[in-house]
Amino acid sequence: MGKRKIDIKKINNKNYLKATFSKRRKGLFRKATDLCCLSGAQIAIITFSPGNKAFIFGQPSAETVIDRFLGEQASCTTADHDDEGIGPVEGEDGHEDLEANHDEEDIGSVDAEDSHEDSEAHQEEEKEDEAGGDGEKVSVWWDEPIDENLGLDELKKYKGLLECLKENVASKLDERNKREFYTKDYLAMLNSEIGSTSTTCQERDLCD
Amino acid sequence: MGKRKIDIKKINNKNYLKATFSKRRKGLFRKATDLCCLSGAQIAIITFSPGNKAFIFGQPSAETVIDRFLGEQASCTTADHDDEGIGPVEGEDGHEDLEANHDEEDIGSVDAEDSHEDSEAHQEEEKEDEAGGDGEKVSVWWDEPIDENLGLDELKKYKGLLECLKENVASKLDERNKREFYTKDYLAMLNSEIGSTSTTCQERDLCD
DNA sequence: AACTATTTATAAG
DNA sequence: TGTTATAAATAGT
Repeated sequence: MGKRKIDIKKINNKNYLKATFSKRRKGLFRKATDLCCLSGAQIAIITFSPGNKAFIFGQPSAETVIDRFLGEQASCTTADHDDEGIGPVEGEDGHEDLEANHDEEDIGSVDAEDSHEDSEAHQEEEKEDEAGGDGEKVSVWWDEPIDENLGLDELKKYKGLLECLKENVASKLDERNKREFYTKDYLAMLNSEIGSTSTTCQERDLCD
Repeated sequence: MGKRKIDIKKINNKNYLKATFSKRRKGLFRKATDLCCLSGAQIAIITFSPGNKAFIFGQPSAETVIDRFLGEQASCTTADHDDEGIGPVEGEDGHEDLEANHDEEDIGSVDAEDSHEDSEAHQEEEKEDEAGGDGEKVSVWWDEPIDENLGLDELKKYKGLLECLKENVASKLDERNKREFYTKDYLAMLNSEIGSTSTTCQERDLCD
C-alpha cells in the first residue's frame, strides 16, 4: 500500500524498519479499534517491537481479555498440551490462493444493546531504550484542545470516541467492582478455610 | 474502504455484523502477519467475537508473547496497580485530527539476522455455536495442493510463507527445548531445596 | 462466496 | 514531520 509494492520479508535497514514498524503498528491498532467499535468484540494485542518494547492494545483492557483467554484455556485442558494446547493450528490468513479452509465465523446471540457504541482502551508500556529519551508526554486525546476546523467526518469520529470513552469508563468501573467483589469473596474463603480441616497444603512436603 | 464510507459505530444487523467481523478479523490478522514478517516483532492477538468465540493469533505463539508480557508486568509492579498497572494509558490511535502525542517508537538493537524472514503461528479455538456445525476441517495451508497458476506475487508469498513456516518450526523447537531445560532446572532446584533450610513456605501459616 | 467501486493504508520522497 | 502516488482492504452487491 504505497508508492511501490514491497515484499513481505524482514527489513534490514534500521531506519526503514523503525518507520515501518511504527506506521504499521498504529495501523494495526486502528484496525483493532475499528473492529471493536463495529462488532463489540473484545480484543487484546500484545506487541514486542524489534527493539523489545511492549505496545499493548486492550478492549476493554488487555488484562481482561488475557484472563478470559487463559481461563478458557485452563478449563479446556485436553490430554497433551505440550505446546500450544489450543485447538487447530491455522497456518496463515488471507492469502487468497493459498488460503486454507476456516470454518470459523461465529457470532451467536448479539444482544442488540440499542445504540451505545463500543469503547476501546489502549495502554502502552514505556521502557526508554537508548534511542531518544525526551520528556515522555503522558497526555491523552481527550486532554487535547478540540480543533476548531473539524469537518463532519471528524465530528462523527469525535462523537464515536467520546461514546467509546464513556463505555470504557463504564467497563473499567465494572471491572473494579468485580475485582472488589472477588477480593472480598476470596478473603471470605480464606477465612473460612483457615479454621477448616478440608484443605491440604500442597507445599507441605517441602516445608519440613 | 468500500463502496461507501461507513461510520465506526456498533453494527446492529446480525448478518452484516457477522460478515464484517469475519472480513475485518482476517484483515487484522493479515496485518499482524505482515508486521511480524517485516519487523520481526512478536505479536499476540486475542479476539473474542461478539458471538464469544475466541480467535487467536500468535507469533511465535500466543502463549509465548502473553507469558513475556505477564512476566514483564510482574517485574514492574509499581505502587498502585489497581486497574491496569501498566504505563500511560493511550486513549486512541490514529485518528488524525484527534491524535494524541505518542512518544513511543523504539527499536533498539536489531540484530540483523541475515535473511530468514519471520514466521507466524495462528491458532483458532473452535466452539461450535448454534450456527452451522458442519464437520470442522482441521487442515492447514501447507497441506493444500499448490495452485498451478500462481503468478509471481503468489510465488513470492508462497516462498515467504514457507520461510515463515521454517522459522516457526525452529522457534517451536526452541521453545520446547527451553521448556525441557527449565523443567530439568526446576526439578534440580527442588531436589536441592528439599534438603536445605533456606526456603520458607509461604503457605505455612495456613497449613497448621 | 465472488466481484468492483471506493476508501484506507502506507512506501517513497 | 507531512505529502502523494499507489497498493490493499473492504462495503455493498
